[in-house]
Amino acid sequence: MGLEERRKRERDNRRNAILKAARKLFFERGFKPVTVDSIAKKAELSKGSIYLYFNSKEEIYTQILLGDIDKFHEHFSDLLTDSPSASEALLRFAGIYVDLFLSDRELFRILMTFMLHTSDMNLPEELNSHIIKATNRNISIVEDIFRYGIERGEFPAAVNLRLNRNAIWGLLNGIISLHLFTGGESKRAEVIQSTLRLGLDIYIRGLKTCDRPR
Amino acid sequence: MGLEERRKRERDNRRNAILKAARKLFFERGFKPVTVDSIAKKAELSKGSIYLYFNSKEEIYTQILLGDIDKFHEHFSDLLTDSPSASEALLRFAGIYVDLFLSDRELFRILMTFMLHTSDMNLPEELNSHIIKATNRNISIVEDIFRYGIERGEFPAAVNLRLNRNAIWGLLNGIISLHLFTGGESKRAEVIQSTLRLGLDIYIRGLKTCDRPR
DNA sequence: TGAACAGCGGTCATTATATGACTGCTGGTC
DNA sequence: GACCAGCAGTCATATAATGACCGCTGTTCA
Repeated sequence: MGLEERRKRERDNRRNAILKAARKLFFERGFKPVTVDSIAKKAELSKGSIYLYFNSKEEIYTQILLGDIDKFHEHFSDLLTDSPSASEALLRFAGIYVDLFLSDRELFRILMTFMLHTSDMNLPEELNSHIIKATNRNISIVEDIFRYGIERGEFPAAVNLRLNRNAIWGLLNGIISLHLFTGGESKRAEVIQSTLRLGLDIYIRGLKTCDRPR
Repeated sequence: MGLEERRKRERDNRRNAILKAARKLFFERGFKPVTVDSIAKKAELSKGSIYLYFNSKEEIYTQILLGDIDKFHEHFSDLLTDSPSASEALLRFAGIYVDLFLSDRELFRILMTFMLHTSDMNLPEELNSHIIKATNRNISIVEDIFRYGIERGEFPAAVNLRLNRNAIWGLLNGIISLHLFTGGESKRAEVIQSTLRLGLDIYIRGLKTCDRPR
């Protein structure tokens, strides 16, 4: 404890207050409708002060995203060691993935939107690559599952890790997007889950019967 | 919650941090040996900032005192209604008074010192009168006890409230001072308590036999 | 179709707050 | 009584916060 520490602490606190306020607003209303003034008001600061801590509205948004992506990753840390097979791991992964997004409603929309608009919101390169890296870390969980499957002879050795990883990732997000967009609220969770289960079952069955690279 | 509120909150917090730090130091070392720099360091502020919140070292000291005096008063709120007689109330008052000071060692010394040196430490008039008033509120508890005694016929109607109040207050502080100054630590509490009990018993007996104003 | 305007992100001159080197006083030492 | 150490309190400088303002963009309406 000392003078310098106190000042750092207070800077951090203020920064966090901004993130917390912004998070709430972004999750309530999305990106565009949230004004910097409204963030400032909720954080009990002036707009000018916001810009002492962040360079742009996009950067705030992105920082929030980064935190969420990291938190996201934690949910899957024990997945491989806990699952009896790669197929099972994949199904579990999908289950958790969907639950996560259904419990934190806006998160999915936000992450997807970011994927779709990264290049628009010209962020500092540093930050941009950080996000990409964090996202890749999550995507690569799927790759790990496939690798695990190959190692234990569950999937053919010829399976292309990257391609299949991307396919599954796309499958997941595509199905979720579709059902968030269409279908009613009431049975959404079950519908998505069962759709995914079906899709994955088939995909896995297909994979197992591969004999040449794909 | 809003911007103005937040700023007030933060100002209050900082002010309290100073008081808290100063209190600890004053109670550890007394008044003189505590430098403003040491308060600043403990409060994780610069010396200059201290003077943004207080006008002098004395004022800090005094503010702490004010808080303590107020807290002090709370201990006696139910005294009269809980006691079967004025004599008993007086004895209880003395008992609590002594216990309080023995449990919070430096407080007594500090309060006494203040009484002795108020005029030296030229405080803002406002503050000074506030302290006097707070102190009087405590002293007047004794007066209340006497008044109660007269009302229920326990003491003669002719008893002079103010004079006797001051006498008792002096008796209390004098005896405590004496024993803090001389006598050993070990049996101090009992010695003080029994001395006071004796003194008060005699005083009360004397009072009851009065028949002309005194 | 283009003039007027509203609403926003971002800027910056002004204001508020914090800092610590400095000053002058005081009490102690030799 | 000359020196000095140590302190309360000051103030020029540095840091942080503020909100009026600017320019751009998308919308309304004659």
